[in-house]
Amino acid sequence: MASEPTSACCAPVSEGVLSEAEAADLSTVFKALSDPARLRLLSMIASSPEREMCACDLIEPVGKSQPTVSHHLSQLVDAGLLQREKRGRWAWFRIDPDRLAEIRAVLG
Amino acid sequence: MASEPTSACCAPVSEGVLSEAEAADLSTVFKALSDPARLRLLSMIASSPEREMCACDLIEPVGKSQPTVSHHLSQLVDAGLLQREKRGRWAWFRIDPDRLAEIRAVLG
DNA sequence: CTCACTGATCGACAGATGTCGATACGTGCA
DNA sequence: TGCACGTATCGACATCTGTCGATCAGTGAG
Repeated sequence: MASEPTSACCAPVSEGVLSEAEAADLSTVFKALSDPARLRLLSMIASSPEREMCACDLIEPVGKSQPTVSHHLSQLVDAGLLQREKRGRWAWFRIDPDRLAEIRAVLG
Repeated sequence: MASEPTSACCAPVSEGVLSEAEAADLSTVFKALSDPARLRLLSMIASSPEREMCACDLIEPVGKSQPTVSHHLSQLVDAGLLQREKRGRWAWFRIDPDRLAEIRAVLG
């Protein structure tokens, strides 16, 4: 896959009818949020003290295999909800608060 | 199908780790928002003057078959995002603003 | 350099999802 | 009562998605 981080997009749904392109764009973000495992990953990272976590500390709490967790994290990164940073041999993920705010705004 | 309207659910994702049950609950709402056709339906209704629309006026703009549109509308109703009201032989749908506010709050 | 370790990718598979045509169900007009 | 119309449901099908085990790629310690 490796799609683009999906543009900012859009005015609130109550402010005008979404075009097909806008709707397709937006749907990818909500698709990323539509899986329980991904929501739990997001909440773990968002509610951690530093707002960032190592992938190695996410596998066990989620209760899925390492490839599955890695896949979910990639989905969240592709949706622009998480940012990935490689530190040594570890991968760290942190929330993108602006992205979350954007999504909130769309539901306004 | 005909699942329950999915409870209110939850505190903001940054305020604590979602339980599996909470995550599963929340995911159903985002799943409803994860399809372009459903997002367009939602925006059409949300941005209409009366904030409600007849199903008969939604089929052509979406460009899908009548059964498909009916199916999508049911998904949105099941997720608690739309409310359905039968008037004569027409079905009217309106936004549930409180529900939208709830979802926004979860992303806070 | 070699090895252990972290994480991403691959291939496969079961189950979910979007879509449609056909059809059943209700409602109100004639 | 009968019929036309708006919706919901059904059955089928192609596609997408989550999941895992196996494997590949990169990193750093010894």
